Amino acid sequence: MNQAPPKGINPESIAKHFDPGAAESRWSAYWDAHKFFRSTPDDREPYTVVIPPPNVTGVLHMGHMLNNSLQDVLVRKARMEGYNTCWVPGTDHASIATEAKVVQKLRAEGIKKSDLSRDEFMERAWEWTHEHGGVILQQLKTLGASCDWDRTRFTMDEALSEAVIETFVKLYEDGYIYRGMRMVHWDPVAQTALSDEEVIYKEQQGHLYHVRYAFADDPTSTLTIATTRPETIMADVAIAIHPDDPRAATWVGKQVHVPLTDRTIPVIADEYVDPEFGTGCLKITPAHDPNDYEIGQRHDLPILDIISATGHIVLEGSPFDGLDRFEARKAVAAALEDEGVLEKTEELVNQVGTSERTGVVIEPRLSLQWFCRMEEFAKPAIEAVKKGDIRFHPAKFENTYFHWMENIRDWCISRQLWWGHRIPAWNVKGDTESMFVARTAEEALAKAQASHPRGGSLTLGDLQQDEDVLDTWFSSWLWPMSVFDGVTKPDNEDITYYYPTQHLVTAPEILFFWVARMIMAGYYFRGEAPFKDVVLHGIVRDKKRQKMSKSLGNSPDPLELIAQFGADGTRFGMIFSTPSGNDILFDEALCEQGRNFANKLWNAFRFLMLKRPSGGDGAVAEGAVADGADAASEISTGAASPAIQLDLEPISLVDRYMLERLRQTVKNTHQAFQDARLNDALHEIYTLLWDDYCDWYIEVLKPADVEASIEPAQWSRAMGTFEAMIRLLHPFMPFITEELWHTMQERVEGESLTVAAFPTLNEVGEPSEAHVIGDFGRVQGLITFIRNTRASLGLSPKHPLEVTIQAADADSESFWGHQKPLIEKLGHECTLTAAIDAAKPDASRSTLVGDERCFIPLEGLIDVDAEVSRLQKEIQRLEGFQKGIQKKLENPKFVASAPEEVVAKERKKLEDSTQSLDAYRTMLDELHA
RNA sequence: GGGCGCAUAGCUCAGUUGGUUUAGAGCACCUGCCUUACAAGCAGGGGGUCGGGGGUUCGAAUCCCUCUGCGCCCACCA
Repeated sequence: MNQAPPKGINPESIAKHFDPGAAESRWSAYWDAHKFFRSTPDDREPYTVVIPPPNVTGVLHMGHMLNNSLQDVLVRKARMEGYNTCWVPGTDHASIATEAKVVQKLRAEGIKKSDLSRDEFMERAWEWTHEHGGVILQQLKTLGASCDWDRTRFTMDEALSEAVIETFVKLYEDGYIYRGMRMVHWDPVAQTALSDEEVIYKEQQGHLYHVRYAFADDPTSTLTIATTRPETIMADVAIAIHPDDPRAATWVGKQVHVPLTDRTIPVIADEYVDPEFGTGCLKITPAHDPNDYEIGQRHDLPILDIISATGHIVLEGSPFDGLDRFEARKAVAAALEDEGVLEKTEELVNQVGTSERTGVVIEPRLSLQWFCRMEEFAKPAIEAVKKGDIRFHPAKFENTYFHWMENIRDWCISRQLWWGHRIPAWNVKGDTESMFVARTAEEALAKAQASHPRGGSLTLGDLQQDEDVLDTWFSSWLWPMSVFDGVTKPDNEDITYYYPTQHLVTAPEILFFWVARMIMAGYYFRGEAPFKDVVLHGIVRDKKRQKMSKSLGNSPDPLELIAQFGADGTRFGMIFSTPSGNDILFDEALCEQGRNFANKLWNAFRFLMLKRPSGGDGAVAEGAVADGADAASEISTGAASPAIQLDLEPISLVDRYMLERLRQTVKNTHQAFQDARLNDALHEIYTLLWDDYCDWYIEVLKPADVEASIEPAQWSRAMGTFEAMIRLLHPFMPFITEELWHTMQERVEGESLTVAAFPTLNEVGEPSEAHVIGDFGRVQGLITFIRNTRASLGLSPKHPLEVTIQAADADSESFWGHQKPLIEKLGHECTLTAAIDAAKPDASRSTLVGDERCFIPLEGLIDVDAEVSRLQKEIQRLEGFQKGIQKKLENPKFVASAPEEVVAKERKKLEDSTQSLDAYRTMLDELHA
């Protein structure tokens, strides 16, 4: 069992800097040992998140860091709020990506994929998966991800594969899945069809070849077409021209001779042709271009296929036979040149589709593929977002979503790969037209025996399973259900308890691949959305806005970042600078800021521990904060210390200020979480801790006597506030907060901040004392003036000063009277006199604090001219300001049409500024005098 | 080509239904400090008129139009 740090820690032994390494491994082990992240259904309300499964053989990159940091924050907060929190981790088999890696590895061993049988290949792939699989999940633990590791799933686990098969069969039986000849995006290297989403269009410098075709009836007259792909000329079946093209009248219906062949083809009219582009004549090759294919269908043209699956020309007897498509392009162009039919070659920049995985140019190819009809699924999925059952953060992505969903196309789900879920369809050998979709071969056999002409004589040996596997996303779209076995056992305890999940955190890149499809699957199979909130974060880029990638080598190693700045510091860096939905421009300096913040926290704590009073029970009588502690108290190991308690009814100004700020922060933090603005939430807490707590509160708490500890009740309050802030921060920086929480007082084995209560307004109370912020603001204003006076005159921070305030009234006089000790402490070596009739000292620097005049005599130190111009500048500013207001108020239309309160506000502004102006003018006069 | 969105300090971003003293934060920058936790720190300071133009309005960074620049999504022209 892993132990919390030693009890009764000696404050003197607390290091000056926080050491993340040791703390992180200690607390990871502690959390693991106590199974704080384990979830099983119970009476509590569930809070569920499913991880976007990373590729099984992938390694952690910055995108994962961001994605999982955000999820962990949401999950940890929910856990602290008492939900039965379940974050399901897992990995994706990533069919194309993984198969490509395996093929690559085999190649390195001198083995071609084609040398292996399917079974042999699968064996190698599984070996690879077991060897590299799940490394990424281990890396996520380093980051602090609080997943229920016992629930780790893999999309090719037996149960999840079963879900995929079940889904396919059901969709086939319901009439959504069909097989058809389609023009698909073909990857000649991976030798598989790709979905639209897997094609990336890149701008490329190409050529537009102008080629003359001679008319069959009169070889002396020709027409000229323009093409970027001369190698497909041999597959031409027609020439198309726009029906409104003046040439159409004479040409349409005629035959032209196809260069380099002995074939003639017709000239046809089709509106698809753009008369403005190229020559206005388009050669039609239905086998090698999607648009040509459609035109071919419309005009009932034949299909000539001359390019193989590997991208080579197949044309027996032709000199081009066997050439690669790009070699063929050059060869054909040269041949056309020789024939004298190549009129000219133009430079042309065009968009070329490339494979997301292999990067090669896509070849449009006709092939038999499996498709899934999507239109009907889209309807409830659109509705869900429109009604707000599913919310996108930020909401701007809803537009993109609607646009795609309203124009959804059928999904090509088959892939010509081996690594993945094999399509559960069998045909009778020798009869490729037959097709039996079933869960198992046996079931398929039964179906075949029932309906195939060969009937009962068929055996398993007569059946042959479809060679293709399913698109990876065909398993991913079931993920929120399949991780709970909700597809195969729709009524099991887990799925009914955990589904629907809460937040889905992912990148907008896969909004269509994954998010939209999960929504559709969710409604189709369970009639319910798979999640309620979709949090979309940006891409991690470098400072030059380039996407971080292995190939660019601009991505830091996440594990090294963690080693250098700590998991907490790294998480902070990622989250703090991620405006929701925008890309993050990553810089190590961000993690450094995180580490610094962790250290700041550590030292605030160290201060409190060094100043911890010995003994006491926290019930010591109230004392003025600034009075300091009485005797130098001893800090001894194991001594009883005051209770750590959040005081909700503090007396002193600074304590009330701190409490009010805590309340505001709790409120704002909850609001930010509502809107999934995690960076804002962290910002709030950061400011509270650093600015309010460290820079002001702790400064006030410092006992006058250097050796003294803090008065027990005060210490109790201070630590109580600190503890509440640590709880607020824990979801963001889990390790250091857990470390502090255990060190501040004795905790029982098994206690953990991970399951402590996240602060709520119910606990700390609504912000209710705005005036306290204002009052403390006056103190801050005065202190700043004192510091500024010294700094601007180059005086030592301890140069003695006498500060005089001409109090506006008796209340104010009494206010400053109360705050005198505070001012004199924070002001260092200064004395404060505040009275209604306070006399103005000679040769002094002056300012307004609120609306009261304040003086600091600086005989011989100030430059009167500089003071004069300082005051004049301020007077000018105020005059300009007043001018604007007066202009408004003198405008009858403004007074007439603006709401009364706005006018009143302007009048008040004028009044206040007049007062200030008068005060400054008086100060200026006095300076001259 | 169609759609969506963005242009606010050197950088990254806030700025809620147009009206809290002529715009805020973090980082960076400049100056001075090893001051009873923290130099991974403390204190102080400079810096923008809200991309350009026009309009609506008593009043616009905030609404409308337009121009310019940028980003994203979809479709993809041979």
